Amino acid sequence: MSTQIKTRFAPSPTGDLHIGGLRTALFAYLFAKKNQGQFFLRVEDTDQTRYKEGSLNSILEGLKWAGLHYDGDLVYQSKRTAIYQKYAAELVKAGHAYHCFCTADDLATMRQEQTADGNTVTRYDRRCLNLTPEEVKAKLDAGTPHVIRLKVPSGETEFTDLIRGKVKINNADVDDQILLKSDGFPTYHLANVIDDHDMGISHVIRAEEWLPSTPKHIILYQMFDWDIPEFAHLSMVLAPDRSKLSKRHGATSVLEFKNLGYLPEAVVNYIALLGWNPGTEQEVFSLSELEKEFDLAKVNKSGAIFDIEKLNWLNGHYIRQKTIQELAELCLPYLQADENIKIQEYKNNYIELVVGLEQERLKKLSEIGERTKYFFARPTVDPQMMVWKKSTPEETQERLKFLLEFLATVPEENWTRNTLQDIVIEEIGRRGYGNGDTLWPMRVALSGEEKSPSPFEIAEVLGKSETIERLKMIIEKA
RNA sequence: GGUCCCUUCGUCUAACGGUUAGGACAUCAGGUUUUCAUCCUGAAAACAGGGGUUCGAUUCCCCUAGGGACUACCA
Repeated sequence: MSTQIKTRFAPSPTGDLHIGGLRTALFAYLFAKKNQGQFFLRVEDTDQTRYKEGSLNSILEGLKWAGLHYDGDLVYQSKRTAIYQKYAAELVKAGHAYHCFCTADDLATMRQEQTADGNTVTRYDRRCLNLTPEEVKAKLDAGTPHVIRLKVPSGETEFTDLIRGKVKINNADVDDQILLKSDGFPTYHLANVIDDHDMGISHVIRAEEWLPSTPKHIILYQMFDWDIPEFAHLSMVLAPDRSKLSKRHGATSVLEFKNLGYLPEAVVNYIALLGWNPGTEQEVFSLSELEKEFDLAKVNKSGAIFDIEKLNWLNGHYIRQKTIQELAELCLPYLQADENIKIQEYKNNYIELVVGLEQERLKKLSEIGERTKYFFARPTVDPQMMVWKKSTPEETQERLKFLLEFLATVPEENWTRNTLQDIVIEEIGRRGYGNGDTLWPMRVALSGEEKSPSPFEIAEVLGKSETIERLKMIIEKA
């Protein structure tokens, strides 16, 4: 019998979709796709107090942006409370769980007493397990606030994690976990097991933080007499100092990366490589290639540091793969957002030419405005900067005058980067000038920048009249 | 503190007991070039430490050290 592979991503709506969360989702998604399975999305919103407005939207948008489409309908745990309560009652009836009437204060003093003698292990002492059925009934009838706790059996729990191998935990180290809170909502542990079972999840792929509580889940599966899914616990994504990746290390939210001008291809490719190794020397993978190549067995056990440099490299790579039209479209929002650029005054065709000049330089789309501003407004040019390192101000003036005169004679039909380059360099040679002492000033005069595309590329995009005009202004000013 | 997990260049990683320990990013040096970038070539850079097992350990076992997760009526 072969069962279909089903995985899920189960975030709680308590904040933006984090880069680590996206990686968890990606691996669950890839594993499903690789095995012709299904990938589901479930919202773990059982804690109303931690709900954060907008976070669900961030999660959905982030996944969509990355191209991780989920199958079926979105499952909300908050809409399934009655189901959890039913199952919890079943467990109580079967003697696998029990009512606990301890208050937060009770638990606090209990823990205090437990640690008073230097012992540092706190565990629920099962005092409510000693209540007689009559006492329990009386308290329930009186409406005493209560929770339902898992009665962890003795023995040990062993399972084989698909990434880490055999993990064995002594049940004595497992606390009698609260399954149903006094507000009637389930805790993660109960809801998670019930939902994974109901959804037919075959492989639970989740973050490392769940590894220690997996025995609780396995115990629950056993108590319900349900098939136990496979587990795979992913290591964490770390900051450069090996601490938990957080705000102070820069962008962490997926949509933040989007806004910074990272392409989804690059982010997906990069985080796939964080912990997973393809087994070949290939580094660049599209999502569909990943869907074919992904292998859980080749996921690393140790935490991986998030290295923005390699992401930048991949992002630059993917930017260079785009057609000019695609890139211009991607850059447009950044140009529109730039208050110094009145982008609506320019034609698409011009924007494409401008963007095209930066294609091989761009690491992030967000750099486009700063890099191309001189195409949208005449630059202020530092006369010092115009002087080539092996040249002089006088020579520079002379070269600029030459360029002005010479370029004015170039017919419009020859005004292309290649032709301009050919004829200008030829003329430079004929006159015994140097390329550097002529072309450097030309480039700086047109761009105002120390670094930029070549003067011929700039001249072509600017057009003949604007090029001539800029040169003229520079010369007159000197 | 307890339980569990982890440990190869700065970073991500390869190596199914025998390799000059490989690749990529970053770094550095060259080449191309008017600058930057792209591209090409090259260099430097790692088996956490200690015990075993073995003819032989990066690889298997144990210990130590270091890092991490968990230890909530949060997920």
